[in-house]
Amino acid sequence: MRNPAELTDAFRAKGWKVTPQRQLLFRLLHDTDRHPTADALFVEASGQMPGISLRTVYQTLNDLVAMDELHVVNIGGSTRFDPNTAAHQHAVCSACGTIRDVYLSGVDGLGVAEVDDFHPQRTRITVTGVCGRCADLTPTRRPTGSHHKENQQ
Amino acid sequence: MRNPAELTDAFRAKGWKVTPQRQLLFRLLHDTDRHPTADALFVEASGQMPGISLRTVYQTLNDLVAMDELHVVNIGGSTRFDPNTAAHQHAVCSACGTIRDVYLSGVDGLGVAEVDDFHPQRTRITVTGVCGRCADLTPTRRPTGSHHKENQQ
DNA sequence: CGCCTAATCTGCACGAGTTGCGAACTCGCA
DNA sequence: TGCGAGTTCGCAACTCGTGCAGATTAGGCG
Repeated sequence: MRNPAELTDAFRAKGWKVTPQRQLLFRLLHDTDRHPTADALFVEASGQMPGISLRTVYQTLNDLVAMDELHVVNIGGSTRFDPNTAAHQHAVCSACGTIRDVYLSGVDGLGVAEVDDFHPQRTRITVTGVCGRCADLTPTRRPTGSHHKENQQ
Repeated sequence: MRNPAELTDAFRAKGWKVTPQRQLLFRLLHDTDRHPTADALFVEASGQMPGISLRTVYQTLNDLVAMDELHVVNIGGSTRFDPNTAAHQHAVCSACGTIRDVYLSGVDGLGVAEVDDFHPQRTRITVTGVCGRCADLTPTRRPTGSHHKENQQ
């Protein structure tokens, strides 16, 4: 997504107001490389602005998604929001739930345009696996059980 | 997923019982190339077995997922279940919500194994776009508004 | 063939995540 | 500075999925 100043302009250009709540969320989202849930963002925002409503967080996230400044990530559980709108893919750790942005090679080689009777717009690629940290916790065996709770990132 | 007879054996082999409810769901799932939600399956099952519980549908679906006979598909909204366990990808129509199985070329060319400090297990690829039917309904313009409700498949 | 028990089914209540609504508030143009 | 459309907030409501407990049943055994 664009930086807070640009988003401010973009909102005003649409006749939308730029409130302190929105500005805070612009900043929080712009400064992260994670993929927070609405609730995680709400907790973070509450630290800087006690009294902000979870409802407002949802509202603003939905606005940003509608403006295509934010992408949604569905990997089960709550919806996650991705401020990185550049072409990239996701590596999801099945042990700890962390999502990492990755840039795979060979994406252009996919025969997406050749799908019969379909007009592709966007291709999403998610690699599920085990991140280095979780692999270290369970040497030589696949980490079936979740060693730390399913959360984070 | 395997056929109903094979699933029956697999369930018995694990000491699990094969009830009429499960057999019905085995059949419904085996005979579809769609990606039903639990509720859609419940409606379909209710037609043939009035009184079957939605709870039972969820239960059985979860069992099948645990046995890796069924894969879950998260595209927002309710969880969808995919009986096709062969390697394939999904084409999702953003207008009508239909999911179609597709077999893209070039998947092996993705640099999945090269992701730093990560042990990949499975790669999921979803192509979002507009299916032929929806494209026909909105000639020459991209179908922003949903012309028929977001549902199906 | 009927018994017995663990497995299963069902209905309901509950919990998490998300949205609808309306009253109070406020950004920002005039 | 004043006004009004746009926002925020809090709560109720809604959806999806699961926990629970009592009733039911598959299927091994005698």
